Amino acid sequence: MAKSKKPSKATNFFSDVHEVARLIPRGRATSYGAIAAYLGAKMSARMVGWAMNAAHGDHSIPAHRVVNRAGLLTGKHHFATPAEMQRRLEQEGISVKKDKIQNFEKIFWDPAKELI
DNA sequence: GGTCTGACCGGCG
DNA sequence: ACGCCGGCCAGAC
Repeated sequence: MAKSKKPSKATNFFSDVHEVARLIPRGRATSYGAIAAYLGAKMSARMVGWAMNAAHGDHSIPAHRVVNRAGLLTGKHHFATPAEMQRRLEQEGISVKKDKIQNFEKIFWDPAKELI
């Protein structure tokens, strides 16, 4: 029961988001809402994106594999270069057209389904 | 210590 | 069919 509360200020939410994002397999992509729902806060999808902001500097977190539900690279502007996000996705075999992932539902990776 | 914003989502007119 | 608005949680000033 008493799980040792993390002395750290970092909330589990951020850590969780970072961890899930890191579990995203190569060549796949997921949405902020999917991660939020997996964490039990589908209504707080905004925070997921915000958590990604904290992921900056941590190259272990493939934030480029996280897009909005429409498959649009909404957060590409937050990368070192807006083209880097698309380039990374294409490098993994994901087709991106006009900042939008093609066959998004096909490569969609749902943590709640893939992860138990 | 209070206020605002933020890489979203879903519903309504 | 399209556009607008509110809601949610947490961090930063």
